[in-house]
Amino acid sequence: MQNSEIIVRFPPSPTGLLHIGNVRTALYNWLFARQNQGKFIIRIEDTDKERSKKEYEEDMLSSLAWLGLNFDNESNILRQSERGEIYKQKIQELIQKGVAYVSKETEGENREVVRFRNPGGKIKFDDLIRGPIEMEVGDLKDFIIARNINEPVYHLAVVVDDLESGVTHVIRGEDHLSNTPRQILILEALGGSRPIYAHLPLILAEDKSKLSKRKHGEAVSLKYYRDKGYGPEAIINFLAMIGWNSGTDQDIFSLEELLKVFDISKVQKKGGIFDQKKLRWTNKEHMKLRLESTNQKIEDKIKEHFSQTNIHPKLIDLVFERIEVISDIDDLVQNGELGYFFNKPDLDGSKIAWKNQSMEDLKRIMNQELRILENPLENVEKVKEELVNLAEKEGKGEVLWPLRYALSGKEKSPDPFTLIDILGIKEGQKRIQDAISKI
RNA sequence: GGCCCCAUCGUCUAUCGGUUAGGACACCGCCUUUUCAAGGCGGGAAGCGGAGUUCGAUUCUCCGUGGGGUCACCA
Repeated sequence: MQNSEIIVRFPPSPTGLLHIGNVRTALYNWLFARQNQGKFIIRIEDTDKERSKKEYEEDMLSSLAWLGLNFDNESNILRQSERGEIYKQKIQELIQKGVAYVSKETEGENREVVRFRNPGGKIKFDDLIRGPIEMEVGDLKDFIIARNINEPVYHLAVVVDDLESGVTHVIRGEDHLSNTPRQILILEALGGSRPIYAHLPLILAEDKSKLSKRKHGEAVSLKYYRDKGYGPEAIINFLAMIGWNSGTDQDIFSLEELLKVFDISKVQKKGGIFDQKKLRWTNKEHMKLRLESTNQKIEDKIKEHFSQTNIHPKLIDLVFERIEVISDIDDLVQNGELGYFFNKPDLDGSKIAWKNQSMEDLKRIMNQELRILENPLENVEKVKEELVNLAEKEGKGEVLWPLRYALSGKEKSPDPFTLIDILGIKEGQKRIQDAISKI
């Protein structure tokens, strides 16, 4: 065995926010590199001057950091826009060798592009995931490798960079499969030897087509999920499981665990649909694993909506139970499912009574409840005990529904004891009195 | 349309020729419960079709069908 270091790369193009599919590509590359004590390098493919933007590059870099996918060329991030001289040299080299030529374009503007002389025939290569692949190269014609002598096109730049970085494994999306033959052609013309290719199945939208911003909107960028409060561990876990599995029944993995069990040869060939529900579930599972930080996030989120200095821990527990993603709290607030903890609810007098409960009965019971709350001990446990006693005597629905409604003003809410606990006995009294006045 | 890739529950998947085809998400039901949520228990749900190979095919081969990707001076 030769002692050659494994080098993989992640080459995003900063023409948009980091795509969720590219996150998985980065993850698989990262896992593969780390498993083999190899290098994971990043390269910014910004040869398209019009569409490339610095802010997107920053999004790429900060996203990788957020995900915990560290790369090894921190101090030496390749930007294709800064490598014009090298490409120019290589273009000239190819022209000198006679494998490429300057071509005067007759259509449109009178410009000179550089074309690669197509040798025809077939290109064969072994894909780590797909096995042997054979493609006819002739119908590519003499494809363009540079817009002009100074401006390379994607294929040329990729090959030159991969060669220079000593990339040993090209792990990328299946959409690049058909690019491979021409890249091999350029590569070999430049005297380089082929890396090992691994083409990952695509991540699909629900309509089974490639996830694209144009077609599927904002929900294709990592930022969208990050902004909603999904955790990096959950996103990584979920993405890892599209197109790969450990062969066991385990569904929840940390990055460290993935590092142990990931196996690129077990990656599927079939594209996988991005199932948001499964992502939500995965996120909740990871929230459970990191209770402390989750609780902190819940608290912060509640404070965004309600300017409170103290949030009762039981309220945090209760919210935790009801959400799978932090942004679900926004929906809870939107639906008025939290507001009554901070503001007196508007009671509808007709909704206080339980089923066929008579008004007299209701009034009598609520007055008893009020008396219990007025218990001089003001001990929540004691209050609960007496309310339970009352409920057993008078009927659970008859006692607990009006109480709960009085406290929350909602037909659906947590149980009244939890409510009293969070609201406090004093506030409970006020709300019961309020309810009685509306009967 | 050319070239290429792919094909097990709705979704992600296990199965390395012999299984009651397993798990998870989702869904449905029941229990618990004043309601909601959570939780517990349970249920329905799959090998695209046709030829082969074989004692035996979900599994191997071929054809068909279906889906997808790609055909830029974008990456």
